[in-house]
Amino acid sequence: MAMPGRARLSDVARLAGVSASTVSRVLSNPGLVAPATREAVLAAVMASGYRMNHAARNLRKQRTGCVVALVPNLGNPFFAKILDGMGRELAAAGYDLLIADTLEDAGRHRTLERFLDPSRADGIILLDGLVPLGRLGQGQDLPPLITACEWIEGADLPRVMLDNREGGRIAVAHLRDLGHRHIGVIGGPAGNVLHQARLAGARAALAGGRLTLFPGDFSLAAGRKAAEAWQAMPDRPGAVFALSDEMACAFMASLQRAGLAAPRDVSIIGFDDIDLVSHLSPALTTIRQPKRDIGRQAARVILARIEGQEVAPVTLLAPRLMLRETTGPAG
Amino acid sequence: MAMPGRARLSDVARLAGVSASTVSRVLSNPGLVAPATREAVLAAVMASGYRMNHAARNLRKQRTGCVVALVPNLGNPFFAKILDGMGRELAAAGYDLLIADTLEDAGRHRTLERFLDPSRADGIILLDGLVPLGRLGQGQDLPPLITACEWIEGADLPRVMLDNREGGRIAVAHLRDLGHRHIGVIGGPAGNVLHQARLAGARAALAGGRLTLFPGDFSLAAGRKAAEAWQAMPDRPGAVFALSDEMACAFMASLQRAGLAAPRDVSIIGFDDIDLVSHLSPALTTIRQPKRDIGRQAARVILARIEGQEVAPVTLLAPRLMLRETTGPAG
DNA sequence: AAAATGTTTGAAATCGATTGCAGTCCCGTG
DNA sequence: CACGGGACTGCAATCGATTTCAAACATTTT
Repeated sequence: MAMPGRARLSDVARLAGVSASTVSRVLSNPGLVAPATREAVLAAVMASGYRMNHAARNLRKQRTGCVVALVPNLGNPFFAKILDGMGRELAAAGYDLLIADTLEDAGRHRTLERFLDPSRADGIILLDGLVPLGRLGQGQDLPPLITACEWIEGADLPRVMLDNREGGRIAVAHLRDLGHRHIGVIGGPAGNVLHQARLAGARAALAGGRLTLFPGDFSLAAGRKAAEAWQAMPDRPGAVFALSDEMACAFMASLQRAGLAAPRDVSIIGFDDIDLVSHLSPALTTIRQPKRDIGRQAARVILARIEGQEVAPVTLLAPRLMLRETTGPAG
Repeated sequence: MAMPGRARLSDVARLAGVSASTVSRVLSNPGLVAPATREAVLAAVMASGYRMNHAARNLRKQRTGCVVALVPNLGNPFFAKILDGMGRELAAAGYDLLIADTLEDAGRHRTLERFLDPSRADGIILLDGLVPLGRLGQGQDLPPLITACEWIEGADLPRVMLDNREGGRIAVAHLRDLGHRHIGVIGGPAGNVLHQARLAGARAALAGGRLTLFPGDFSLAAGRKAAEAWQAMPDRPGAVFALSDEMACAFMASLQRAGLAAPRDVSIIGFDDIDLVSHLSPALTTIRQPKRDIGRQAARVILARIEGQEVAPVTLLAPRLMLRETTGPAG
C-alpha cells in the first residue's frame, strides 16, 4: 500500500505470514504446501495483486520463455499463417514467440548471431535456408535450433517441411495427365532448396516430356517477367508450373492483359495455396501447403528439443493438389 | 576453458585482472574507464567469448528489452508489412519484437492480460481495436500502451494510424469525379473503427449522391458475398468502394466469373494497396496505406513512451490514391 | 606545501524468484 | 515411552549484471 512499485514475492510472504519460499512453492508446486497455508498464501496473492517478475524467474531458472522465429521476409504473406500456427502452439506451452527478419540492413549474419544465445531465446526456428551458419556449434552453447519450411543442406538440424519434391511431382503429373508434354516451370532463386526439391519432383514426373525453366524468385515481379518471356517464345509450353502462387498470379494476370486466358491458351498451376488464389477468376489450381500445420509442427519440435528430447530429423508434411480452374487438357 | 557453462562477467574480470564493475563499465559506458584498462578488458572479453546474460541485466535494470505487438489476425497479410517495419525500427533501438495473436482460443481478454505486465514487455502496440480494456490503468503499473492502425474510441491511448476518413473521402471523390452518383460500399465489421471512419469520409464526399452499403468484414468471402448481392440488385450502383483490397479482389473476381468486367460494367476501388493487387488484370485502383511506415512510426512512438517522453496523441499518416485500371467514367 | 579537485577502480548491495538443506512438529510403531 | 519417518516450512545461497559509495591515487590550485 505504501510501496510505489508492485508487490514482490516477499511482500506476499509477509502479508501471509510465511516465508518467501513457501509462497514460491504455492505458486509453482502447490502439492508441497499444507492446504491451510496454501489458502492463506493464495489469499495474500490476490489481496496484493502480485504478479511474478519474469526476469527474476528467468535468471534463476536459466531460461527465457521465448522462442524466436527467423523469417527471410516478413513482408511475404506466405509466412503469416505459419507464424500464426506456431504462435498458438507456443503460447499454449507457455512460450512467447519472438519474430525477427533475417534480411536486416546489416545482412543475415547479424540477426542470426544476435539470437544464437541461450540467454535470449530457449529455442530458434529458422525459416530461412540461406543464413550463413558458419562455424556453428563450435563448443559454444547454443539454444536448440531447427529449420522449418526451408532447410540447410548439409547442416545437421531437424527439419519441418512440406514434401516439396512430392509437391513438384504432383503438379507436373497433373499436367501430364492432362496431356501436356512441354511444361514451363517458373523457378525460385537458383540456390534455393525449395526450388531444387520442387524442380526435382517436376523432372521426375516429366516422363520424357520437355521442361523449360523460367528464372524466378517467388515474387510477383518474377511472374510477370516469366509471362513476357513466355510470350516471346516461338515454341511456347502449353502448361506452366509456378513454384509460388504469387508468381502464378502475376503470370496469369500478365497474360490476361495480353488477351490470353487460362486454361484456354495455357494451363497454370501454382504452389502454396495462399488464400487469395481461390477467390480469383479463374481460380488458381495449385499445390497446397498446410501452412498452419507447418507452424504448429515446428513449434512442437522445438519444444521437444528444448525439453532435451530427441526428435525426428525430418518432419514431412504432405502437399495436396487443389484442383481449380486454371488447368485444362492440352490443346 | 574448464568451465562447462559460459563465461560470466566475473570470469572476464578475473581474466583481465580487474573487478566485475570495471568490465561492466567497459561494456556499457567505456568512457569511464582508462584506455589501458579498457583494452585489457576488451581483450579478455574476446578471449573468453563472453556474451551478456539478458535475464540478469533485465532483472537489474528493470526492463525486458521486448515490445509486444498484439495483432487481431496474424494470418492476414496486411499486417505482415506493418510488423516488418516495426521490427526493423525496434531492432535498431535494441528491442525485440514479440508478436501475439489476440484471437486465441480463450478469447482476446487472456492474451492482453498476459502481456499487460512490465516484467514481460517494456511496451505494447495494440493493432486490434476490439480488445476489452476493462478497468485498465487502475492503479496497476502497466507498461506503456499505444494503438496502431486501429484504435479504441474513448480510450486515452496514443494512436498511430492512417487518416482513414480522408482515405474514404479520396476514394469516393475519385468515383464522383468520374461521374458516379450511386456508389456501393463494401464495409467492415459494424463496430469497427476503420469501417466507421472510412465510411464517414465516403459519405462526406458523396455530395448528394446515393450510397448503398454492403455488409462485410474485410475478408475475401465478404467480397464474394457482396458481388452476389450486387448482382441481385435491380438498381445496381455503378461504382463500388471496398474497404479492403481483399474484398475488392473477391468482388471483382466474382463478377468476372459472371462475365462482367471492371471498369466496363462497374468501377471498383479498394483500400490498403496490398502488393498483389497491382499485379492483377485489370490492376486494382485503390487507396494506399503506407504499411511499413505505419509500423515504423508505431515503433518510434512506443520507444518514446518507453523513455518517458510525451508523444502526440495522434500520428496521422496520409493515404494516397493509386490510380490503376478498375475505375472509369460512369456509363 | 596544503588543500581542493578529478580520475579510476573495487567492494558490496541490489534486482526478485527458486531450491538444497536442515530443522520442527506430529504421527505411528516397536 | 522412545525413536524412525513423513509432512511442512524457513534459512540462506544462488542466478549474473549493474550501480552506489567510497577509497586510492593523480593533478591542479592557492
